[in-house]
Amino acid sequence: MAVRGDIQALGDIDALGENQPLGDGAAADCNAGRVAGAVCDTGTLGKALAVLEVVATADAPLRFTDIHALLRQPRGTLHRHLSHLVEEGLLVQRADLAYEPGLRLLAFAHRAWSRNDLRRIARPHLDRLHAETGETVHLGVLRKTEIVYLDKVESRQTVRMESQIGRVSPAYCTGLGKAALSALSPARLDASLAGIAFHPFTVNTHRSRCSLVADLDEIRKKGYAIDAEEHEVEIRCVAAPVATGDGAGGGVVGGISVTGPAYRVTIGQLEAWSGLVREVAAAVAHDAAIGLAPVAAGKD
Amino acid sequence: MAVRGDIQALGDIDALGENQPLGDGAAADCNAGRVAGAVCDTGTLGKALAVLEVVATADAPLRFTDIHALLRQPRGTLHRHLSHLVEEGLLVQRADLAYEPGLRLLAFAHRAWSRNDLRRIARPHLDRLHAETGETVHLGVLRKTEIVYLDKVESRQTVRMESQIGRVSPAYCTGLGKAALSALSPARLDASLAGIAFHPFTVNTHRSRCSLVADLDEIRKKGYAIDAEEHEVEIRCVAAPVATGDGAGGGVVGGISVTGPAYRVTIGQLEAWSGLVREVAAAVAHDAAIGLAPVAAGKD
DNA sequence: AACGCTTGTTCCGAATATTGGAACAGCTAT
DNA sequence: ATAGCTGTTCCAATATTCGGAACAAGCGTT
Repeated sequence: MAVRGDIQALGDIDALGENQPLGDGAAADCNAGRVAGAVCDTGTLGKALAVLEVVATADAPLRFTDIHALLRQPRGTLHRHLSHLVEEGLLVQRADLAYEPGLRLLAFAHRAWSRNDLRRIARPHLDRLHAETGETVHLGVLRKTEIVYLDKVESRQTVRMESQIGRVSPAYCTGLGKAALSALSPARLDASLAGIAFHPFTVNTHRSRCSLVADLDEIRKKGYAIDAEEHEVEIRCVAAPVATGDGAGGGVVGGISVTGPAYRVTIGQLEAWSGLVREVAAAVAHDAAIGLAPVAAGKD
Repeated sequence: MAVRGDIQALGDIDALGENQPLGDGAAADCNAGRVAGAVCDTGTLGKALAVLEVVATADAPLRFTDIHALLRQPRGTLHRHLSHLVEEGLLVQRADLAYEPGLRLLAFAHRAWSRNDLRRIARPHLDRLHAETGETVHLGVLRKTEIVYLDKVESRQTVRMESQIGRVSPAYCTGLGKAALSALSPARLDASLAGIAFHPFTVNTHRSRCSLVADLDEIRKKGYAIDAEEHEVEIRCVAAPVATGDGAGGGVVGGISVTGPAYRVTIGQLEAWSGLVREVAAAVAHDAAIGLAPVAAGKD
């Protein structure tokens, strides 16, 4: 059961909107713009979360006027949203009236993180991978067009929720992200690709859908992805995908990576590790498959 | 009751509902019940968050019926709320239809945590405190009746390296919590005490508002709090409060603690550390006062 | 197989919360 | 004092939510 990325055949996926066949006729619409408008219609909740997102994404506490300028909501409405968010503890209003993220977000995340199955299952494998490579090991999960870091084993013993866990990075320019994308079914991949805005972080960053898709094809063939300073200069990594459930349907798709500074970790070294990384990723996927609810998804 | 803790400056505190004088005439209404109903009126957002809270608090993925039984919302309404939460990424619906916390919560928390001023300021002090005591050091912040752990420096990687960051514990039976409570203004303390449900975690846990208030009075006098296995058996700690802004009004109130196993850390040892803990807490508060926006809160 | 029972989803009129413009306070700098 | 800015409150029009009830599917029993 649950073979993997080749089952898009069954059900199949009309739920993902228009699923144009990709891979062959793809050369034409290389940088077909992102779907911009109307993220989703979640009523009042969505509007309130948009406010929360703005405040959380900013890198300094925002005052009312700042938020107003960014969201262009009417003042009365915005004010009510902010009040509600503050009252719920998702935001905090400081004495100088500026808003910043509230502590309740931490509490939510702690519970989300501490009993995340994939993370729990992967932990020992990450330790092993770290022991054998000596470099930093990451576990990440794909969410739309981004990779969310779920866990990390670092060279030193800094195990805390240190800067990484919960951090999000673009999928198209990170090893983890590309590995995860390569494991998606065509339909899901297409949906994800449609949302990408290619931003040139370094000289090596993919600049178009075309080059990314070509890279993904190769990654799919080889079974591992290499990030050659595509997101940050002087940082390289090798990653392999981890897919739970059937890769096509509702399963979680992520990856495992080994990261290091360019001066110490050559491309050759990464390739030497690729087999190991693939093995570990496969082991995690295996444990997840047996250790978890059998979901019994496809049955139509 | 739209207004809440943001009026420290003006009038003064009649906004906090009935503010009975506490500390002296308190002997009468010892276990005056908690204010139960009507947590707050945040409209649709509040109802949706109630759903999120239930799912996040549960220790296993919940199915529709489970949630329905816990919340007693009409099925149609609940279904819409769940759909919206899933669409927003705050919840994830697994293949077996059960709901679990979504990854977006992690992303929010990361941003809330990584640029939290108090945490950034306190970090070096925590390291120092850990270096001098050799035991686990915590930084926590009070939120209503609970302590939220903001940071931690641990002895070594013990088994439960489960990062406690983001975890919440009751304030009335932890060192950090009691220290923080002791630093509250009478009005805020009263509001917080009203929300406490005394649960006997151990034989030493405070069982009534009376004994807690008495303890808090002494803590206020001494400047530090001791948790003598009141929350978990075999765990003791000493803590000192950290209050930013003016402790009375809108400032954040938290604490710093040193924790250890009872077999290794005696009450006497904790008392020996109390001066140090107080110093470090004061240093953090000082740094927070100078290093931060001058807020210009206190004006009464 | 047919039956009852449970679970999850969809529908739609009625009730209610949200909307957003405009007026109102408080503060600062001119 | 005046003008301008910020943040807050008010209220009728409106769009959303509410929640009961009907609708599908799935599961176990007789």
